[in-house]
Amino acid sequence: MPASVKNSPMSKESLLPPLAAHVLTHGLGQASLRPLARAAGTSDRMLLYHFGSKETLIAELLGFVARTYSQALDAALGSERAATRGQALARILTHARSPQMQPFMALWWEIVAGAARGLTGFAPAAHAITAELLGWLEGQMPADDPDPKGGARYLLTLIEGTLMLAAVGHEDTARDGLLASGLAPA
Amino acid sequence: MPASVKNSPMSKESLLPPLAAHVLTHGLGQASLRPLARAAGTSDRMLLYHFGSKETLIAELLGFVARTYSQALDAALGSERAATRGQALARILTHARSPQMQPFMALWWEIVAGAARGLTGFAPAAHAITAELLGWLEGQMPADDPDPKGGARYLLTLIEGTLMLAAVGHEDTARDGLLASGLAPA
DNA sequence: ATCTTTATGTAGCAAGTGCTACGTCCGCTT
DNA sequence: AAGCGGACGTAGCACTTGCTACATAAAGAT
Repeated sequence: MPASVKNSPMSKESLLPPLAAHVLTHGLGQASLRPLARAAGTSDRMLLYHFGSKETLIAELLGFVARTYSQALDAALGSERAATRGQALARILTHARSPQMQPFMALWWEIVAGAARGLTGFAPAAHAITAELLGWLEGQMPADDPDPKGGARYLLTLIEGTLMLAAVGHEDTARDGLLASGLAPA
Repeated sequence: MPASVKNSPMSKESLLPPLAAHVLTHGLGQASLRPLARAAGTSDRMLLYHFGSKETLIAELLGFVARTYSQALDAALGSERAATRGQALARILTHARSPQMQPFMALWWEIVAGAARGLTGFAPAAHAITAELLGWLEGQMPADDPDPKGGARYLLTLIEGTLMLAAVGHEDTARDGLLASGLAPA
C-alpha cells in the first residue's frame, strides 16, 4: 500500500454521493452495509459511525437523492413556459424516459413501494420528489392556461400513470390513453 | 405433540394461499423462506422441495396473487356498464381505496418496483394485473362512449397516477387533478 | 412381501446481516 | 509534553439467509 494515500476524513456529505450511486445501480432492496461501504470506500463500521444506524443512513440517503433529483430537474429542463399542456406533458415524459433517467426511475418505484409500506424515511422523500415535479410543472403551464394549478395536477396524474404503465410493460396502453386524452399529438 | 396431527400432504396449490397472505401483510422485501414456511405450516425444506428455489416460489406466488386479484375484481365489482366515464373512474377508485384493498396496494407497488428492476416473475405478474384492470375498465365504459377502447386506457392512466400520488401522500394533488380533468364531480 | 416413490423432519453449511468491542493512529488543545 | 477526542481498521458477535445431506415414514406398485 503506497504511503501517499491520505486518510482524508470522510463526512456524511462526502459519503452520500457514492452511496447514492450504488443504490441507483443496485437498488435499495439489496442495499446492505458492507457493499455500500465498499462503494463508498469505507467500512460498514464507519457508515454506522457516521449515520448511527442503517435505518437513518437510508433515510438520509433518500433525502439526498430527493435533493439531487431536484437539482437534476432544474438543470435538465428549462423554465420557459410551454405553449400547450400537451407540450409540457411531452417535455417531461421525454425527460423521464431518457436513458440517463432509467436508474432513477427504477429507484423511484422502490421509494414509492417503501412509502406505501410505511418504511421510515421513504414517505418524506417520495413526497418531496413529487412536490418538486409538481412545482416544475406549474411553472411550465402555458401563460394562457385557464387553470394552471389544476391543470398541472391533472398533468402530474397523467404523467405518473404513464410512467407506471411503462414500468409494467404497458407503454402502448399509456400511449393510447394519452392519445385519447386529446393532449398528445396523433 | 398430539399424535392426532395428520401430516396431510401439501401441494403447491394448498401452500400458495397462506404464502400469499403472509406476503400481503409482511411485504415481499422481507419475505424469506423460514418465515414463509412458518406461515404456511411447513419448513423451508418443503418449500424448496415443492418449488425448487426461492426465485420460482416468488414467481409462482406472484402469478397466484395476480389470479386472486382477478377473481377479487370480478367478485367485488359488477359488470354493468357505467353511465359516464366519471362514474367508471369513481367506481374503481372507491374499490382501490377500500380498506381491504390496502394490503394489496402495498404489495402492488413492490411488484411494480420489482418489474422496473427486472426481477424474474415480477414483470409478468404486473403486466397481467394491469391487463385485468384494463379489461374490466373496457367493460365498464358507457354504451354511448365515442371511444371506449381509448377511453378505458385514458382512465387507466389517470387511475394509476391517482393511486401512485396517494401512495406518496399526495392524495389532495390527485383529487385536484381529477377535478381539473372534468371527470370527477366537484 | 418387497421395492419405489413421495413427503417430511433434523441438522447443518457457507455466506451474509446489522452491529459492537477494542485498539490505534493523528491532529488538536492546554 | 501530555492528554484528549475524532477517525478509522480488525475481529468478532449472534443471527438470518438460501440451500443441502441424510434419514425415514407412509403409501402405492409389483
